[in-house]
Amino acid sequence: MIDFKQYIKEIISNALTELDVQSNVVVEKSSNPNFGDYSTNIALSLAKQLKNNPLEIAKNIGSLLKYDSDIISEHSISKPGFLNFHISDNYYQKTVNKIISASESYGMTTVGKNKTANVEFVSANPTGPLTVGHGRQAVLGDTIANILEWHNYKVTREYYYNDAGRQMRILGESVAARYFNLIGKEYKFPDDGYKGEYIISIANEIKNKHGEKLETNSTVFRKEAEKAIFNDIKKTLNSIGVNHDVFSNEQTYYDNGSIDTLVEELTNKNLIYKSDGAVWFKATDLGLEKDRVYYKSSGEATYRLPDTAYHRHKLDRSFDLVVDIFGADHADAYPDVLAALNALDVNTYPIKVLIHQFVTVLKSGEKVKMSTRKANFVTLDELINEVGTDVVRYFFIMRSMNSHLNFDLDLAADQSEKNPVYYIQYAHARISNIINNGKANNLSIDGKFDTSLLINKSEISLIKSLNDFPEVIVNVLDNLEPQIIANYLHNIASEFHRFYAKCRVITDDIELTKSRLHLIKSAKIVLENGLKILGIQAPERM
RNA sequence: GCCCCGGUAGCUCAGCUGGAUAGAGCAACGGACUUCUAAUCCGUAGGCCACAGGUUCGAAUCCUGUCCGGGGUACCA
Repeated sequence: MIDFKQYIKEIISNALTELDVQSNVVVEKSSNPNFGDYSTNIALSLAKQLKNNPLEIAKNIGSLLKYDSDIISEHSISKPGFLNFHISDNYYQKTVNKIISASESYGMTTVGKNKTANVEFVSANPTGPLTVGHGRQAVLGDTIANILEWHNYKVTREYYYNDAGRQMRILGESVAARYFNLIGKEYKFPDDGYKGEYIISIANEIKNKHGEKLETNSTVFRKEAEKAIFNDIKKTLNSIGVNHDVFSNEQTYYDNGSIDTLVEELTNKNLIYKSDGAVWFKATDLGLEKDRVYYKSSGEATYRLPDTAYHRHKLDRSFDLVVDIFGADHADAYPDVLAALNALDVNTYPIKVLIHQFVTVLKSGEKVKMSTRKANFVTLDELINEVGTDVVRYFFIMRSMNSHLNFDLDLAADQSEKNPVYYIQYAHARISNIINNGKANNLSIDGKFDTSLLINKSEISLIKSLNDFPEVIVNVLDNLEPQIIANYLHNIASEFHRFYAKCRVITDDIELTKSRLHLIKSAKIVLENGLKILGIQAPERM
């Protein structure tokens, strides 16, 4: 099977050579089937250079084109000066064979062969249950990891959390307050403490486990809270198919001295100074807008410092690709991290930072302000219980991460039955059912079949879309925008459903039946492969 | 003030590196089940692609400015 774009580029280049013209040829898929399958604007872009009417130029190039008529059935010229190419149906039909023989590896590449990648995502501090907002990042990160794996990367899914800072201290104090409250002693609940019910249950567990003798300065509160909350987080993630390979925490980098080393080396580079009782990183010297605090006047570090040490270590682990997925609230920090590392001659080239915008949850038409501290958030668990994991995953992946996402809970529950994800899954289930019916009639899909019988418009159209899959997957690797896959699969499902309405698969015409069984089998493969990347089930029945 | 993301159909959003009549789902209206699952299909209606300039043969897409929403902005993460 050849690359049509490449092929067309070549035949045009050959024609241009005959005209003694040099130019970069761009070939793209035609948006409208009336203009063939592929088109090029070459005549338009040459108009100025050749001082000639684009239509004339297109005619000249067209008359010099030499191509294999088995591949390209015809070419045409249209309005402003486009050259259009029609791929022969016959050649397209071979795609069915190609897909079936590649099967579950159809669309895979070896781009990442012998390469390693690290994807850091979720990274919520264990101060409370995961929220709907974390859900977006969890699904996004996991899907991107899947995409990398599809291209043969060896992927590490990593979760990094801050366990040494203020947040965790307040968490400990919140639990302690609830604990002493339970045993009837005085302890002031912190002003900005965590108010969720789960804090009380943790305090209760501590009371059951440790009795009533704990001192106010005990580290048990913080540790038990972290443990309990992390258990829940992992459980939640697992329920939507997200499993991390590595959990890293900032404490490690205090303990092993790498934070001190980092500050020392930056000091040697004259990038550290003291002011107002705080320790500053001189980011302005490295071309950034503002200097940043590393150690607050309280002596506590801000999260930038351990983050930098952590990233240095991550790069030391020599991944070929390091993907960081952050929410928009973290967008400000990574330039400082990169700048500091670059200043120390660390190569930060493997790092790709993906920033996703927030999720606004709407409940009965009202915006729900999310704060773990104030405990007015909607948990990811609640959402999963409401609509199920497939819908959750699809919902979060179908939109571009650059778009602020409005998530209407009532609508999600209402629409769950007519959710687009079911539309795709239904296509798969329908196919499975037909194939099973075929088997029941002794019609297997192992034998020979005649692709040239697939001539209905809906058949050709479906095949063309199936043929795009590898290109889509490569495209997604380049720009790491998973919503493209979701949209593509929706389109495949749509093509299939239309075909289903137009053409009956199992009929008295044995040869046609065999051909169509193969066609739907190839559609099934593409749906399965695509859904697998998205981490969504491909059900046999619905 | 400055920085980042967005502003596309009533609602939620697609629209790949600028391309030829701007798309989907939901909501509305009208059709199609004695036939492989109607969780489907077909059709109708709905848009000054925030606004104003600019670049280009050609702009939702690129540039500039304005307005609106979200996030950040020297010691929260």
